[in-house]
Order: sequence, then C-alpha cells, then structure tokens
Amino acid sequence: MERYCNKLKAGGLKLTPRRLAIIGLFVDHNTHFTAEDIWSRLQKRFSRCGLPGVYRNLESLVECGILTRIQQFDRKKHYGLCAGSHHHHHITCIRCGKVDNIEDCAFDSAKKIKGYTVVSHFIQVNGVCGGCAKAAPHRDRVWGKGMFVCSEK
Amino acid sequence: MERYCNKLKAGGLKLTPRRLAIIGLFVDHNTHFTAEDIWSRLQKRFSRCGLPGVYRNLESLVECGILTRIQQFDRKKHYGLCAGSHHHHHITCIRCGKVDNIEDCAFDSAKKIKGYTVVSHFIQVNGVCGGCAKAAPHRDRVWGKGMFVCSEK
DNA sequence: CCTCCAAATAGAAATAACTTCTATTTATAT
DNA sequence: ATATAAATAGAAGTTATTTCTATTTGGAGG
Ligand SMILES: [Mn+2]
Ligand SMILES: [Mn+2]
Ligand SMILES: [Zn+2]
Ligand SMILES: [Zn+2]
Repeated sequence: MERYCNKLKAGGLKLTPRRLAIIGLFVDHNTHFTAEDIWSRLQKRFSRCGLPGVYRNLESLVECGILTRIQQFDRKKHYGLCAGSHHHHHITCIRCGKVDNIEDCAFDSAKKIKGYTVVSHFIQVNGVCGGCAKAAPHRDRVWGKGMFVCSEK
Repeated sequence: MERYCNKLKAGGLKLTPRRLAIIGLFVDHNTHFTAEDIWSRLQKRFSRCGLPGVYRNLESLVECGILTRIQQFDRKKHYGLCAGSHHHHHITCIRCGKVDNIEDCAFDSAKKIKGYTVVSHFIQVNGVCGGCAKAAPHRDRVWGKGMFVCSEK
C-alpha cells in the first residue's frame, strides 16, 4: 500500500479516501474489474458515489501507473493492478468473465508485416478457467448479439 | 459476384439491390469498412438508407459467411470479405485506420495457460502502413482519450 | 404475369458504456 | 489557518450500435 501511495504522490494525485478504497479493492481481490464492478463494491462505504467519479479515479490510477486498462470484447474497459508495468497480455474466462495476466509474450515485434512498421500489438486469449471447468457443464456465456468472440480454432 | 449470390441464397437471404451494392463496395475496394463507411458510400445511390439498415445488412452478410467482423479498439466494428473463412488476424494503421489481414498465425492453441482451457484467441497488431510512412511525418492519430492503444514496446 | 407472405426496409426511439460540464467541496503545501 | 489546485457529485451529452413498429418488396408458386 505504501508503494501505491508513493505512486499517487509522484503523479501529483491526492490520497483521497475514495482512491485508497479503490486501490484496496484491487489489492484484496487481485483481479481485474470494470468501472461498474468497482462502483457496486464502493456503494456500502460511499453511497454518494456515481459512476463518473469511479471512471475519473480509475483513469487517474492508470495515468500514474497503478492500474492498467484493457479493452475487452464485451465493449467494456477492465482495470487491474499493473504487473510491474512490464509487457503482458490477458486471458479471459468465457463463462465467468475472470481476467488473468499472461506473463510471457511470444510476439516478434521486429518482424515486418505487409509493409507496415509494427508499433504495438495486443493478444487476447479466451478460455474456460479451472473453477468453471469443474462446475456443472452449461452453455458458454453468450455475449451481446453482434459481439465478436474471437476467431475460433 | 456469382459466388456471393450463391452464399446469399444458401443462407436464405434475398438478393436485394442494397445487399448487392454493399458486397460490390467490398469487392471493389478490397478493404475493411465500418457501418458508417458503408453508409456514406451508399448515400449517392440509396439516399433513403439509414444506419440501422446498413447494420442489418452487414450482420446478415456475416451470418451467411460473406463478411467477417472485427471489433477494433476505436470501439467500432469493422467488416471485410471473408478470406476463405480461414483463421487470420489483422494489422491496423494507426494513422489512416486501414486494416489488412495477417495470414499466418503463430499462436499455439494447445498450450495450457494458467489452468485455463484455451477456446479462442485474437491478435491485433498496430503499425504504420507504407503509404502513411511515406507521407509527411505528423503526429500519430490520437484515439479517444481513454482509448486503449495496445501495449507499447 | 399475378399473388402472397416471409423478409427487408425506414425512421424513430432505446440502450450501453462511457465522457463532459458546472458547481461545490476537500486535501495539502505554505 | 489559509489558499488553492485538485477532487467530487449529479446532470447532461456522446457514440456506436440495437430494438421497435409500421410499411414495402423479392421471389416462390400458381
Ligand atoms: Mn493485466
Ligand atoms: Mn480480415
Ligand atoms: Zn471462469
Ligand atoms: Zn496508414
């Protein structure tokens, strides 16, 4: 927690109760959350807190390097603690929506592709997590109708 | 074009002027378009065509296997002709927004990751296309403020 | 050709996930 | 303690779709 307070200060951000609570949620659960996830969990302690406030804080925490943001295919932004801010990707459970880091990235950024100069890349893996695999077999979560669920196979 | 008409019929879809015009646009330009791209290009010929109609048609064309849909980080869906419907990924120019197919995929779907059973994966590469690299150097396109522009490096 | 009807179309309204705006409060350096 | 830049709340706005409710129309069958 010390570490995060320092990052806040370094970024010129105040240590508000709200922010500390949000960081606390990420530390305690060690997982990725959407703005709404955070918002609903804050309700108990900060009943007068709206979604705009949550977004503002999450973005501030991204800017000062405490959180990373990933855009998922459910069209939502998901936030999680920066894994030392080193390059990594994510795997998502198609049943429960859990997100985990994938630490090693095999992508070769130096390779030329179709005349493009590669600037960045993004890898998203979908799967079924251990917990959901053990649970009673049921249909995989159906995302929004027009939702792109990644190239199968 | 014959080939696409057959796919339409096979999918139980009518050969309407609208649909043939949309397919024509993809064939002529051989690139990926958003619904709005298509809509603005249809205006000359079909002045009374709204965006909902374009979306409906694009989704029908995806369903019958004529188009593929990819969700880009600008939060828009982009559509393109199916490359024989074989597994492929995409590279996007961060300056002009052009999308090209990447035909060979090195991802190992068999590898177990963090206890997950891998179901699918998605790779998105961002870069600068040949045309934009030759053009006068200017700042890279700035996507929406909170936009995820993929892990740099 | 003509008829019919499932499918397609149009336009308005609704939705989801944010983002921006304006006014009011608060953390913190001095 | 004060001053002030930053944070907060709630309302309103935005964007990219999606849904809804009539109103046409492509094309199979006669
Ligand atoms: Mn992560
Ligand atoms: Mn493609
Ligand atoms: Zn799961
Ligand atoms: Zn380009």
